[in-house]
Amino acid sequence: MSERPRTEPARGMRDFLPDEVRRREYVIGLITRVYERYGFEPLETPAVENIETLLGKYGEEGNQLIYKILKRGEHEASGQADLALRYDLTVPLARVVAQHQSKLPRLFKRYQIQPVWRADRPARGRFREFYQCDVDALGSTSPVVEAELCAAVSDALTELGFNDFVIRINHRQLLTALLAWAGVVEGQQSDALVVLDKLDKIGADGVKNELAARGIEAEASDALLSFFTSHSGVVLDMIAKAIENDAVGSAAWTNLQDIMHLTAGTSAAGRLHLDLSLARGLSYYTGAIMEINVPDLAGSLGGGGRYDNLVGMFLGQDIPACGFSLGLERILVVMGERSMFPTTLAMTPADVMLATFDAAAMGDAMRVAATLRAAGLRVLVYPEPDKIGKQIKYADGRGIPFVALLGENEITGGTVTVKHLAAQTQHTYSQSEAGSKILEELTQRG
RNA sequence: GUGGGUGUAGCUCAGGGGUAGAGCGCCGGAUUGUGGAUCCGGAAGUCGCGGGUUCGAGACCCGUCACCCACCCCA
Repeated sequence: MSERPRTEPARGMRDFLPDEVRRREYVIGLITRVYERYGFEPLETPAVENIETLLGKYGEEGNQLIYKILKRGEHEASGQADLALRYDLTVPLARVVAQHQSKLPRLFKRYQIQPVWRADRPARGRFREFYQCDVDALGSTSPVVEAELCAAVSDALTELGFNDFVIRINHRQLLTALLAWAGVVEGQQSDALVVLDKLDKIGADGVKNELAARGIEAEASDALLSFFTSHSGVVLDMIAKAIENDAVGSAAWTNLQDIMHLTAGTSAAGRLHLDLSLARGLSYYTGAIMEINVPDLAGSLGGGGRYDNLVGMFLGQDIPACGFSLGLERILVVMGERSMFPTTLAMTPADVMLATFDAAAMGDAMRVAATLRAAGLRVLVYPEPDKIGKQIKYADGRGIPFVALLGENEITGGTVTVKHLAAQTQHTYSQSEAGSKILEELTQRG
């Protein structure tokens, strides 16, 4: 009794059956067209990177979630890793820009839609292998870059049918300035941000307790909470006051306002909301940070931000950069739950199925199929001379709208009998005109 | 990493110590050049895996693995 191997894909990985691939390709195609409309160019990078390329770019937690590949051959036993699966598309981009600087334009706008891998625990909408749809622009510090990125992802989501997404925006340097003003010392600032990020979950008292637990003085935490629990107008005045003597903080605040103003005439207008509690986990961000949310998903649909010195880690010279990443799997989860896929999405393998009554007709079936394919139809030749009822049942079950019958009469007469399953009609055409007749009926059905 | 739930036929699930079940799907027939309906028949499961209790375990106990949900974190 030999044990058969398990057939489930590895944990956190998925097989995509035809209907699901079609849905994925629909979303990817739409996002690609939107990105290209903004002048972004395609890029692809290897699944595997040298491990030093990735280590230290994502922060403490990121390092642990990187899939590492053990050294091969004689070094296998050492347990050492020299390669790793890419963790995101941003760090490989920074490496590519450093490596191919001379071949790339001074202002480089690229998009990249490829899988990334994280050794994370799977959950709803979270997998170990998942696609990201990244857009990034390098070579400019202008807030136009951020504004265009927000507009591009807004266009994409809007065209996919989302009408309730929000882009939360904040700024790393503004956060730093506010934390400094509140009296949080430098070593505790990232701790404080992690806690503040939970404000909506554990409440102001919860935040206060956790801040205290991490050794942050009560005075500082009170000052901080005053920002995060106040509303609109009051908060703006408080920010202005807090950063009036902080040049970097002031610049960050101006930058955010510029971004908001620049998006006014785009689909991102009204989507952008300042959220001082937004921190984002990746350590390479240096400026504006963004995250997209919809009400019915705990996580985010995407996120991004400015990272002006990541390329410098590879090149030795900084190149400013800013990017956005849409999470394909999250988008698909929500679209599936809300039934947002267009009904016109082809969910059938073919337009016509050729059915024959005996094996001797297969040669003729192949020839007629070639004619129909040349006319632009998707054609499936049923390969067995099964009973005709069984063949039609198969076509019907697969949603194939037409069955072309090729029997003795048809072969003798050079014709083919085309049955329209849904309409329950059938006509006999000459083999040469059948293609255009079927196309006609197909488009009529709309 | 924390808490809860579920693993039985290809799929959805019932059975809570005494012969392994239903619906759907699949195969064959009623109906050998025409599908969806109906009827008849059929194939199909070491009941997630390992141990224990018992005369006897799908069921009870212990362990383990997988998946789902909610946290944490993220896309």
